[in-house]
Amino acid sequence: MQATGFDTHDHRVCVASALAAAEAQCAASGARLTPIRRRVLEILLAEHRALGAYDVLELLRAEGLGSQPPVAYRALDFLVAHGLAHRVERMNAFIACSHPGETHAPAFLICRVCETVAETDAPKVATSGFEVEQTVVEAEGVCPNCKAAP
Amino acid sequence: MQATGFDTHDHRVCVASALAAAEAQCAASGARLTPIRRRVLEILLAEHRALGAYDVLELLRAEGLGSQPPVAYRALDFLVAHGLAHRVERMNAFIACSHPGETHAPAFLICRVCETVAETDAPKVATSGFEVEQTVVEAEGVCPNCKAAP
DNA sequence: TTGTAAAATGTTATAACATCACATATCAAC
DNA sequence: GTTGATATGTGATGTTATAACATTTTACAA
Repeated sequence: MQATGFDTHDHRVCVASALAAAEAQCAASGARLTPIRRRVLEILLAEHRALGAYDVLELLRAEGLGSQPPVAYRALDFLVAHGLAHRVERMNAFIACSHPGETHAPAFLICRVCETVAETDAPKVATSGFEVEQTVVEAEGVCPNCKAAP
Repeated sequence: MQATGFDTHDHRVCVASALAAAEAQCAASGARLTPIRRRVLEILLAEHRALGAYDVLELLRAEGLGSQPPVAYRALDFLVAHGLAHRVERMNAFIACSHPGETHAPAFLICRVCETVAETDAPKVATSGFEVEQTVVEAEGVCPNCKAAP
């Protein structure tokens, strides 16, 4: 799996295919991608950055889709529960999944300069006796683009 | 490095040696391990669990060592800055360092049953082109003890 | 087609986590 | 002792997240 986010790409295609994948996955599993949830996913997909729940809420509010925190948190929780978005613990923020559908233990590369967040695969956390159920792997640093053009 | 926390050990020795190491390190670097900072470190060392800033603050308050959030956050920030404690992002909480002095990219194994947190070594997060400065590696699951005795 | 249960959303309130800003006190070095 | 740097005291506020309960929408069976 290639780290997605730092490369240049056709972002319209990126968003469209992620949305299509999300719709397909929800249809297959019976999960309901309601207008609010879909819109929140679109908001997250718009950038390869992590957005706080209140950032998302502000956008929803501007569009008349909800004005109270639970509206944003419920939608975000739904997306996270269905693997369509991830929470970036380090930032208390959320980002659309770059590889929906695929199994994952995602890892995030967070550029402290441009705030772009790229998703990649988490290395196996070696443990003896400890049964790992979920992993948080996040690296903060400087992305190739920002390193090249400071 | 062995994961510290799940094993049985003489905790008094564990605390005493960590405190001694902290004092030695601060003396060497010129950092000031003031009474509040020292007490906060002791509080964290008391258990192999992560404590929230407000948990720490409550204890400080009971001892007359401070009553406002900044008191706890400042002490915790000092300890983290000097490698004497770590922040567990997943829990918005803090834990004493198990290996002070040694270089680290720590990883944490968080038992969701008993809440014990063990510190171990983070695997290298493989990246091409991304310059990693800091990593957050946290695994949640069930520890050997809780798996054995459910 | 309508009754009903489950799921989703609306809304108020509050909990939990964290920092700002500025005053005061303590410390270290001269 | 004066002074500048570091640490602490304190009130206010900012940010993130959830509890609790009312209402609406949906799916689906009767």
